[in-house]
Amino acid sequence: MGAAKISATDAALLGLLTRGESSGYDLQREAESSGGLFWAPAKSRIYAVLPQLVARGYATSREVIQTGRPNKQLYKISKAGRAVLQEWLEEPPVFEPERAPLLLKLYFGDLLDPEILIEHVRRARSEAQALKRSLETTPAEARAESMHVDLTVRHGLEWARAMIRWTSSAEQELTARLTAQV
Amino acid sequence: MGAAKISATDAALLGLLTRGESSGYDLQREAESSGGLFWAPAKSRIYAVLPQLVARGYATSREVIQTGRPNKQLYKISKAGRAVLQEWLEEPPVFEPERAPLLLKLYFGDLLDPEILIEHVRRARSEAQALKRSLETTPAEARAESMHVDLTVRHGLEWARAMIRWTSSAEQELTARLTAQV
DNA sequence: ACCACCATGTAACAGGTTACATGATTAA
DNA sequence: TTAATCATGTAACCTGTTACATGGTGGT
Repeated sequence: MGAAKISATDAALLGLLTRGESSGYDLQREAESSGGLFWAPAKSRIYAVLPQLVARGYATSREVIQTGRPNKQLYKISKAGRAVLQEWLEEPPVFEPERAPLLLKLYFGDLLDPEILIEHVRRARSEAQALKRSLETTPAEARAESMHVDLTVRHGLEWARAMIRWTSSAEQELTARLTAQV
Repeated sequence: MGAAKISATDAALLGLLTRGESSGYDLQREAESSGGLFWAPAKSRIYAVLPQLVARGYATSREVIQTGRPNKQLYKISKAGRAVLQEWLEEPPVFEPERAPLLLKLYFGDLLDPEILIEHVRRARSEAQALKRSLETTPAEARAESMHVDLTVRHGLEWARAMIRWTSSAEQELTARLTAQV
């Protein structure tokens, strides 16, 4: 007992299901609405996983017949589902440093036209700034409501700020070298 | 022309191959030695990808017969390989915010014993600190040698610092709420 | 006697993506 | 009339992991 393993996606779905019966459609919207901040699977994946959860006994489903719109499957977490989710939550999370394509491009920067590299870095900065802005302007209510949500938002902010700092200094250095060489 | 696509792993291998003919074994060691900082595939993946690169015309291979140790395949990047790598490097990298399991566990924090959650956060901080230390103490020569390597190292540092800041404040808040409720 | 290094690979599995297919209802 | 919302799924593909298999050489 206790050896049952679930994936992060399984856990995310089960986690959302603790808040009530939902359809795959609902779950996908919830995932997106959180800005896909820490979880964002393709919808086909959601529709693939849900029946698996049922097959493994972690959820039950019932069909709701609707008129005027497509029928839907509603999923409900089971006791076994809660138990296995609990186990997953208690497992120490794996820590690993970022592995972004930008870093790879930078690492092989000697092979690349410096101006293009600078473009890449600039773009990353502007995207980080956009993320920061969107996190800053999002619902103060939602953040006040739950400390946990607030902490995840602040993680995003901290990360965005770090990216902004780093991209700024990287851009400076790259342009400095560029103009020095001309 | 120009529509050929390669993956990040393909690009990483081709990138290393621009530095000279290497075996899969060599390439794996190089990947590991960079601390797996921005790229770290399983060795089975490397051995799977290399023949694919040859099949697609991006590299050539020759067998080196050795006595006293296993024979090896040496791979060499081709002109087509250089071209396709170039294209990949020039493509603007996809930007996406971190998607770490820790965030998911935090987000569903209401379902979890607060003390376990604090343990998770603490562990993340100590791992970030370890990363920071290892980046700070690693080769000053290697960093001086290449600005690009230096920039990737500094990215790691910036990221580690952000994680440390965030985990520290998260831990404080979580413990504060914990003691307040007792 | 044992372990690390050299060197390549196979097999089984897990987890994920994009594109395609369907089709009624409702708001702009 | 055009697009978004509701709602589910299949097919083809890609990327990646862990565990297993083999076997000589050289150092402690």
